[in-house]
Amino acid sequence: MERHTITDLARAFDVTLRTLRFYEDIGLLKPERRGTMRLYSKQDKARLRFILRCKRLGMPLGELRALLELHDTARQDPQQTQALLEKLRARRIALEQQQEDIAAVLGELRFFDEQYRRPRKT
Amino acid sequence: MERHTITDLARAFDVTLRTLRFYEDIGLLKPERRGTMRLYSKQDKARLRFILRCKRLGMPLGELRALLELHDTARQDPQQTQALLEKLRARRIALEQQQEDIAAVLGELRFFDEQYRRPRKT
DNA sequence: ACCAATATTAACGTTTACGTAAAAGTAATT
DNA sequence: AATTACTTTTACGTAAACGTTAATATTGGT
Repeated sequence: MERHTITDLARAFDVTLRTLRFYEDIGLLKPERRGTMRLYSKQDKARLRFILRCKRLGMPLGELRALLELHDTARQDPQQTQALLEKLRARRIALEQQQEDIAAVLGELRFFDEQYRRPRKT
Repeated sequence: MERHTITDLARAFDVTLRTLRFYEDIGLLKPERRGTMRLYSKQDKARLRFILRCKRLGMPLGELRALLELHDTARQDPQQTQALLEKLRARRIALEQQQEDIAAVLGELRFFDEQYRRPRKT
């Protein structure tokens, strides 16, 4: 049962202390406390990994919070579960759009690249 | 040779007028002028499409501007060309990272989904 | 017991990417 | 020609996601 200090976690994920505390402020993380010190569990780590991935994909932290909160409490309420499922579907669609975007942009970059690697005599 | 007004373009790409003017302010777009009015060419359209894709992928507009500017002027200077190629490589790596992220997040979402669609009797 | 290293909260500052009037000129329509 | 619809610039406002002191505990090691 490992527990990490805030600096450990920050280093591991290459974020600042401020970021971790901020994420806690907005309800994304809820580490234990030993006295006043934060202690991050393995689950907290996994959660942070997920958060950072979503963030890299441009997902607003507010929406992410809603999603995680829903996930945390959905069992108690079938209506909430329904809401969660809809959110998941929306996210999926956005992600598929992003896959398209990536493919398209990669295509264009390749085009640029070719254009400059061997300059045309047009 | 189609030329579009700002409202046309805004509707076509589902952005606001403010956005298009803002993009011009920061040097992403440079539409022609007929008098004081902006007229967007087919190239401007393609450029905007590219811009919006990159934006959806979380690319900062400043970086995007640098990339496009480099692309616009690289022919004149082999050093600039080199710089462009490096930017492209960096972008590519970021995009590959995003592909990984998407795969991972989609995986997690699927996990959530299954978890809630048919609740376990654990 | 002491001291450096690390922890805490609180609060104001900053950047990005626009939103939102306001005031005024121009174009299109009747 | 008059009205409506669209356009322009200027400028202040805002939400998100932290950065950056500052002022104070707490801890871990000697």
